Amino acid sequence: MRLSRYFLPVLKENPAEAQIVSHRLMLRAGMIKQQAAGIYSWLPMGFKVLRRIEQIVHEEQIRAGHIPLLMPTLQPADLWRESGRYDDYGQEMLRIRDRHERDMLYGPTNEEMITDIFRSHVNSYKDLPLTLYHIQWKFRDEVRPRFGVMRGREFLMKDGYNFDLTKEDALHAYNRHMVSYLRTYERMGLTAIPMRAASGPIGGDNTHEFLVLASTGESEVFYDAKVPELKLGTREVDFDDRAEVAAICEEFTTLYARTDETHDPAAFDKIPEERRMVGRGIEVGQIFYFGTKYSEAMGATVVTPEGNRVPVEMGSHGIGVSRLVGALIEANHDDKGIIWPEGVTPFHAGIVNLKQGDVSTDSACEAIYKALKLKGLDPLYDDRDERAGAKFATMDLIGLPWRITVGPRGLANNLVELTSRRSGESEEMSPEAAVERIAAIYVGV
RNA sequence: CGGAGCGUAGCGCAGCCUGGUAGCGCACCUGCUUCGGGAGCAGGGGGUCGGAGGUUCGAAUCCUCUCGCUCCGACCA
Repeated sequence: MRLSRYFLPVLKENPAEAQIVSHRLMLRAGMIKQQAAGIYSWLPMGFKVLRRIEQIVHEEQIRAGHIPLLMPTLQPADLWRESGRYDDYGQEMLRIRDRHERDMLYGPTNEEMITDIFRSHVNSYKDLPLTLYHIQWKFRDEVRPRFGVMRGREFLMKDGYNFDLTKEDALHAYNRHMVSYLRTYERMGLTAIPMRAASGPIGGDNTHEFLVLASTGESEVFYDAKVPELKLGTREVDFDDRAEVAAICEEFTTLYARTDETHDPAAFDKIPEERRMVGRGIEVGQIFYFGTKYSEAMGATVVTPEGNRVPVEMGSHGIGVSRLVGALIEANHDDKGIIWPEGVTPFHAGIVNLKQGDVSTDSACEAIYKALKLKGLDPLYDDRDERAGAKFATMDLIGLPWRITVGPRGLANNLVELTSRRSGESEEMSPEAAVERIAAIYVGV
């Protein structure tokens, strides 16, 4: 993309309403525009990041054997009356009446609807196990939306639902989700720690939250210093292998890691003192096993091999997709702006033309731009007629991980500069070498 | 929902207390100069001061109501 033709309304000054760094930087980098309390438009660059995150979530869900579909944002109230949650959910549920005076609601989650889909089409144990998920906008009418997209009222969430014959099968689904989530967050460059959680209105006793460590997090967290060092890495996982999947879960949940809701000081004190960490975290996902809570209430049953009809065992699992954009920035920024991890960056590299209009720098930039595109990469070429300082400031603000700086001085010796946004370190090399280097960085990302 | 605060140009703000023709910086447009870390000079455009009502000769300013937003607390992906 050529910046002169893009829509990137960056702000030089800090918007007054933004208190935390991710919100401030998202507004300054032209990623979002607030439309009402807790409701945002996603401007082109914000939208790109959102889509990248969404894509990673999809890929990892599909890798784990889960099946995507799409349910609507608006739901009929009757489904929720069946489960009993129409009355339980309270003011957080946005209720709407249509022209025929039918009660509707903007879905805060989809347990009822997915259960309805399931019961309409599945009758036999032979169709199990089944895990369906979607990535869809949700609305929860928070009393006090804040922190930008991290706690909006409208938010994009991946929510998945597993249907199994036995509790044992359902717990395998639970474990599968835990492992797939670990990989999902790692691919985004995040360290998200699974922590035993309290269950809340979704119900169920088996539940973990995934927390990204950040000083601005809403939850207080207590953990063993060894926990953030755990990495799934690139190991191949057979998601059908129960023992293997369970072993990974054990690896990641044995060491102490709890939120304030489930904190157990006695257990915490057993950790060697130098490893006892107290901090704050941002919740970016949660998994639940809740058994037959919804299937019983809504008649989602299957016939067993023995010919009995039993309610299916279920669980649900969520990843806050739009929240992750904020969480990523909270975890990756400095005083100049955002620092995107390669896995989610809106553009793979930025090209800064220091002397727009100069024949040699213009054509060198064009050549680099085209070469990167030929490599299948998505560069952002700052071809505006701006001074160097302004271009650098914009690049630093929007946080592309790699920058190629092209100026007449270096070009005289066939050199451009490749700069890492994270380390700030620069290296001079030929334009061709810079392209090759960037292409190599993104192999496998 | 309890407490606090803010709405004046696209953004950041002053003006309000003590009523008298709406201002500054950034951004935007034009020209000249500049050109490796948010340039300089000159000129220019843009605001029914969130909305409604009231007091007054006169309201951004005082009063009443209302809408919106933010922050702190109790609740949540």
